Amino acid sequence: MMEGLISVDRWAEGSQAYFLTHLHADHTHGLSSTWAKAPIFCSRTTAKLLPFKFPNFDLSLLHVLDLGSWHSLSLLLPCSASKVTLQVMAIDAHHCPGAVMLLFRGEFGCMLNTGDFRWEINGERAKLGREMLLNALKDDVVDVLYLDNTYCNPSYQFPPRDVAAQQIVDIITSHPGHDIVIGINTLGKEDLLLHIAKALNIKIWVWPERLQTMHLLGYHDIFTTDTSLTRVRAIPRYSFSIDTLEGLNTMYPTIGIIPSGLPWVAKPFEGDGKLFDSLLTSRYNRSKESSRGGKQNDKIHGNLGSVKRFHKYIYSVQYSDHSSYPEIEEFIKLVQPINMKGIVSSSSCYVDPVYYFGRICGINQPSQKFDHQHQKFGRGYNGIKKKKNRVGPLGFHLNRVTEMRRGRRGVKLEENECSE
DNA sequence: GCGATCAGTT
DNA sequence: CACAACTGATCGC
Repeated sequence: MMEGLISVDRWAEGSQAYFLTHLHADHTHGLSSTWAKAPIFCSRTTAKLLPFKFPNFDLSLLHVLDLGSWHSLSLLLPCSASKVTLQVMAIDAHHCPGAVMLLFRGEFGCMLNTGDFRWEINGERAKLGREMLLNALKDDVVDVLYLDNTYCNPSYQFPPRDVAAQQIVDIITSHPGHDIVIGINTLGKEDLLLHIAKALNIKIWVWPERLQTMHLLGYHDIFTTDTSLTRVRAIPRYSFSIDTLEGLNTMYPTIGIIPSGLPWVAKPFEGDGKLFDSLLTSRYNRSKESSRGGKQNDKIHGNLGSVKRFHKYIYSVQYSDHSSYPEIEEFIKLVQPINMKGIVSSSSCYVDPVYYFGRICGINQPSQKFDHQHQKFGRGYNGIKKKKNRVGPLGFHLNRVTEMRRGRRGVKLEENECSE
């Protein structure tokens, strides 16, 4: 971020202070248990979770930034060896537990790095977030905004998370005789699971490592590793597939729900609509439809615009932990940066936020929408594909399931009957 | 054995 | 069709 001084979510040699916005894997490449380069600054929650991801981490190098307060640190200018003071504030990014935005100020000016963030516009939490940010910025002008540009394209639109969460609750209630599996990652979507647990007054199954994470986060009563206690299970995103759901359905009727910012992750399912119809008659959708004064003729793009059924057993709901396009726009209007850069560059085409939002803050538009940095990947793996022995702790309904056929890509499903 | 990087999955 | 986040293989040390 500043040559020879600080790095945010980058772990190469050469900085004097490193900052970790959150613990997702795509922000920790290069970070490991043997880290010894320099101090790392992160939120209290991230600091609490970090040793679980990186056992034996040298905690003397880990420094907590309390949300909403300025922390000063002294660094040496690489060229002149003179001391320079830097101030940093961590602000809740509402992305996953522990995720923060980082606001820096010093002689170099003022920079804001959003990390990954969701900037919701409506609701009490949004209002608090807005106040917090404005309070932090005060009269400072943000010279450079480093922006989570994941969904920085007008086509990316989705509802607030509480609406998406309720859609998921309605899918569950409209399938009273089914088990439910929800695909989640190692961190994130806790609020969604809490919403479900509270709305339905049930516990939620998670795999054992995830239960440890839940306990570290302070959730002690809602989650369980005992499948007999609930019909709703959160399973690893990576174990969630059409094959998995079809396999589960050979044993017990099971519906899969995939929360994602993208409207769908596979070809939409063209079925007879039986399950979908039952969803449409659920409480939330009925009230929505009547409030609009008529029945939607297009079920896919109507009130349930973000609920996609792309397989007879699977629903995709647009529950996103990244900001939508209109939310990014709102955020930029608030911050009014002098300049900005996208921090997401792993995608095949990098979207320059200045292209869409430059005029909002008086930055000249770049002539090109995309900055192509395609990397061509070889496709020449000719070896015999081994059947993968993937451990998929799916929390089976049945007591003894050791292996199921999964076609070409084998998935081993192991029994996981742990008690709390 | 560890970590970085690449390839591939959902 | 897309992404973020992840797992697993491979390679160099």
